[in-house]
Amino acid sequence: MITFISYIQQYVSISDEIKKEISDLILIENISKGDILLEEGKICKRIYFIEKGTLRTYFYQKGKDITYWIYPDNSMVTSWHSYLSCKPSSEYIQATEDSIVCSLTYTQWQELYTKYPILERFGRLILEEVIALIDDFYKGYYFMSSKEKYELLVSVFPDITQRANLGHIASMIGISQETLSRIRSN
Amino acid sequence: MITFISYIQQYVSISDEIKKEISDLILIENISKGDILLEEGKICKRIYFIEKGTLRTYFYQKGKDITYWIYPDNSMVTSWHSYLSCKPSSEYIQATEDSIVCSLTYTQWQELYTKYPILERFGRLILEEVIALIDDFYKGYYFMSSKEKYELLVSVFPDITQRANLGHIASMIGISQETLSRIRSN
DNA sequence: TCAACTCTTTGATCTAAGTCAAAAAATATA
DNA sequence: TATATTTTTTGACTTAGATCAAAGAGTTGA
Repeated sequence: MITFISYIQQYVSISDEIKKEISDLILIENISKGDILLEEGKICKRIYFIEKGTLRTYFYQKGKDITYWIYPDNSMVTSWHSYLSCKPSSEYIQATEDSIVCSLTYTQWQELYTKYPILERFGRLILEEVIALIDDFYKGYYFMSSKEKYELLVSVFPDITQRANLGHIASMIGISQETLSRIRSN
Repeated sequence: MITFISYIQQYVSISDEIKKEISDLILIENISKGDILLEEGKICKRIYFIEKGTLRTYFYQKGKDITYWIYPDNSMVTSWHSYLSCKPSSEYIQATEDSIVCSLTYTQWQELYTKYPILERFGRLILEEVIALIDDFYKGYYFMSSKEKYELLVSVFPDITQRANLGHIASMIGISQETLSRIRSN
């Protein structure tokens, strides 16, 4: 299990003073499978680091539960639009396994960025990584068959099948669960 | 027309020293409609700010020209995955109108970030904006009809129809140009 | 260990949107 | 102004994948 402090150190090297300050501010939560960290309509004030477990973001569209993305341990999760704009979220964040998550608020981060420019660099690097991943993943996505989309997902996220159920995976790549079931049994 | 310096100042306030340094480093190019700024297979070393005109990113998939996104003036463009990882790009960047673009290289930005933390903040803010936009735009995209996708695009990019042709717009939202033509004439 | 759920598979049918092809309109070129 | 080239529209046909429905597996908990 990687702690949030050591995760930061994979990107930038930070002083003991910074480590202490982050440790003092950080909120560590043990949550159970099914627990909701963020509800639709609420402002997402926090960005979460998953030390253990899995989270998913999802929303309701035309009455259906649609998984937006699934996040394994050792990754950061928030409702980006809500977190960055301080507007109500249109999505939920839920634990899909018993999990341990660490978080800081948007406000705390702004203060840390100003006080320690090295953390601003960490922030930039994390965002760069997210964008590079999105940019790469979705290239040509529209014109792939359902099978190609599924194979792409499995290639970037090999243990997805152990961590999420059929319905979640299907909606995450934009296909019906019946189609995904047929792809698997091909 | 907004210059790149004044664009930066919309996000952070910068000293005359920084302005001078950026002005000295910046490459300003006048390019014609159809000109290619980046080719597939080349490493994208620059990030472009469009002072005037329009650029599009595109790639070939199964022999077809697919527009990834279209960028109007006053926005920043790069092939994110290639630029950030220094790996060959899988896409092209092309001017779709006569344009004026300013750019700095990845290496120049790294030096500027280290020398002036305020620019690192600018970098972070730009990336946050990109992510918030992507996050908001694509929510529920998979389960929209072609008409809904087109209406969403027009709502965030009202003058798209004046700046790009039918085929570019259709592939940008993942539909065939015949379908888009039918939507318009509904 | 047997109900009561929940999740996954399978089959039959339907439909939105893709493909192919050709005409029409718009734009550029000479 | 006629001609070539590109872009858009329209029509006929096809198809991948959605939807609906029901059966089968797998889990959970009293």
